[in-house]
Amino acid sequence: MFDVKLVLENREKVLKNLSARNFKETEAVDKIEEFDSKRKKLLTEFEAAKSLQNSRSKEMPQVMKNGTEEEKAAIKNELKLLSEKIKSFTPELKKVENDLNDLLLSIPNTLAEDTPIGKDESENVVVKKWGEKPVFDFKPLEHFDIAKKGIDLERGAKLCGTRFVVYTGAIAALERALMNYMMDCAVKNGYIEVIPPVIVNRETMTGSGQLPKFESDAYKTSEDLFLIPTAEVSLVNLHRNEVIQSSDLPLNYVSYTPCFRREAGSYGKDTKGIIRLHQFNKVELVKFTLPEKSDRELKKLTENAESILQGLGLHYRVVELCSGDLGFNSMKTFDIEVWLPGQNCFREISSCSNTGDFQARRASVRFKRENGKKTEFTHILNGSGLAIDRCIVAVLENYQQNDGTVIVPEVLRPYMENKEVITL
RNA sequence: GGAGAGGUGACCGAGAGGCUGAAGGUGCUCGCCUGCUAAGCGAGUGUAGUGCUAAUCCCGCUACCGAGGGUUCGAAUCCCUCCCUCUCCGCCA
Repeated sequence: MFDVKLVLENREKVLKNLSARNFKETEAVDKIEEFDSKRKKLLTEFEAAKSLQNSRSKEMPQVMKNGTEEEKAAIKNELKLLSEKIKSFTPELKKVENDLNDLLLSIPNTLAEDTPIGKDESENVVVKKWGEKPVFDFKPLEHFDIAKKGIDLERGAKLCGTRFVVYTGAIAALERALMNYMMDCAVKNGYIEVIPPVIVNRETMTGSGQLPKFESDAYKTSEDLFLIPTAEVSLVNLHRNEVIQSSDLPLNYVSYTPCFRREAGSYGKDTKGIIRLHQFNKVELVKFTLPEKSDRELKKLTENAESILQGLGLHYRVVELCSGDLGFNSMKTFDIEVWLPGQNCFREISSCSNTGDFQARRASVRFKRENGKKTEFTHILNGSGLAIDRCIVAVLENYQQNDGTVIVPEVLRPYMENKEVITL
């Protein structure tokens, strides 16, 4: 969320940022200015009237006790009129405040100073490559052909609909192994393990930035509760409306949860296999940091996510998103893309973002320095560590053998009864 | 889900229509005092908005006693709705 002052003081910069993000409704900036000055004007009048009411009200009991009949009637009448005046302000003031708030909630984050400018994903910047493409002496298959039985999309569709899956046997075991491996890595790297609710209320969804703008992307219950699209939502809101001691920062959390996404607007995209599901599992990392440390912590977070792939021996690259491809909440994002031989392309398996104080403002997550008087907003970062289902795709496609079996990466074997190979 | 009791500052806990941003205590901070420590004495100690301002320092004003409405000239105090906590019952993994 934006600070009104920031918008008004850095008008040109904000507009530049918005256009770099392909954010069209730039008139919002003018409206913010308009609503804010209207709000201040109303507020000043309202508070002046309120102040008068308060002081006159204090005199009221004295007058009622000792005053003449005339004085009594006068003060009563005066206060009655004042009260009515004050009440007449309220709806107008509320409306302006709400309108202003809605606008502020609908504008995407600013860009980091060094975020590359670009119009869409074609202008993202590859910043790192790790490992090598595996070489096959046969034509590598896609994951859904490797594990026809274990990845049961037909039954997933039967139970719920398209883009739902049932895992069975070795694939279900692989899923569990990956989850445990990732969680153990995160805990070793100093993240606190959390099991949060996967259904959350409206405030929570607003705090992390899903609402009000992206309501149609989320599954909603009849009680106005939402299924989380990522554990980021739950973790970011862990400290909503809290003031943290600076000595407790950074706070690093990791969570393994199912994630639910309606994927509205992606019909026809990735319809085969388990690349894009309405329900998938993900290990999510979230950090609360001091503002001056968040840049470094984003690097660490990204490295933590990368280390999972390194452990699995999977070839990947790191891409920095350009302004036009950046998510609503983020000021700087590194995507990790893993190599998929079956599809013959890199696919996003993690997205690590620094949201700066954007989410912290929405959720009011603040901290106090050792001897500081003022509270400040923390910086909040998030990253997948990693998307488990896509990791299954990567393991299957990279470790497939000509005989239809798949080699189990060494780091996963302790989690899979020390099996070296799975037969599907 | 049913019955009852509650939700007040960092914490404990008063207040039951105007004198309460909130007694008292604890904690914390800064002074004083004291062989050291403890005790004691004094002062301070929330957040947000807004006005003034070079200022995120002062100072003024406004709001905030779980949340949102209502009654009233005036609400922490009365009424309504919701949320949460505790006790008992029911149900259940």
